[in-house]
Amino acid sequence: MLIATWNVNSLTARLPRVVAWLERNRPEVLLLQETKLADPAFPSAAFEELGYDSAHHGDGRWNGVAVLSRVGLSGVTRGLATAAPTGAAEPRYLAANCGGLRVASVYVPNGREVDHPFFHYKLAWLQQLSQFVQADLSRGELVLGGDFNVAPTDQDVFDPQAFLGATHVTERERSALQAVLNQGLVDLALATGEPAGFTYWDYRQGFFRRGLGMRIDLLLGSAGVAGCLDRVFVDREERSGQRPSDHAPLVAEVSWTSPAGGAPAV
DNA sequence: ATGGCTAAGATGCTTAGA
Repeated sequence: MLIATWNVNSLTARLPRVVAWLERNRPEVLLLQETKLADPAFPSAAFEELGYDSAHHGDGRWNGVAVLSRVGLSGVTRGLATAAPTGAAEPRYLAANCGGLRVASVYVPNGREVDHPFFHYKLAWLQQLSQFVQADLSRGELVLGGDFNVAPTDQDVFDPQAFLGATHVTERERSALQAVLNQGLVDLALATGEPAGFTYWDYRQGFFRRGLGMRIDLLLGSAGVAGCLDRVFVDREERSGQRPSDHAPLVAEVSWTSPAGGAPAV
């Protein structure tokens, strides 16, 4: 079973690449972030033609998350409720039951600047995510995937010196991410003995060509998922060529089979 | 690396990303 996560930085701009990628790789589950679409504009018919059920949570110009699945899709939850500094909640979380697993597509707030109101929103959002994870884990196996906007360690940025004073690398953000993991999740990209590497490279100044990236997109799996993990890789080819996203897909292959008796995990 | 990129709304600019 292939489970992938991809921040597409506008699904409208990236739809041809996403469709081609699905045709080539045929993942069972694809988690998308930054669709930048309102729900009525989500191209569910294009995915249905490829054999994928889908669910989307978006409200327009910013954010937007989706789950695509060709192993069933039910029990959709949209969230989280944490209010942004604007006063409104944002569409950054969508969970569903797919193939006997609970899966969730997450797009953690950026934070903008350390101690900016959006930085505190980011920390509060991660704290609420921990609660959602705790609830989901009590009901079955879980894969949480997405753009976490946190580099878990200094090894996850191209040069720690370049990030002094910046968001994504602070102790507070890393602790908030660790609290999510501490609910009982494993960082799958690190679990195979061959770390998967960077997932994001800035568009500017040839960062991708120069290897100047960050590992901020993660797939986090519960123990039962981590126990049947075969491999994890970043599809860096998707960061090159015409009109790429600034993120590449992160893909996990697991030897997962639904629980005996066909009972849903959640 | 203090932003020489991209996307999108309604635009000859702003906001946002990280």
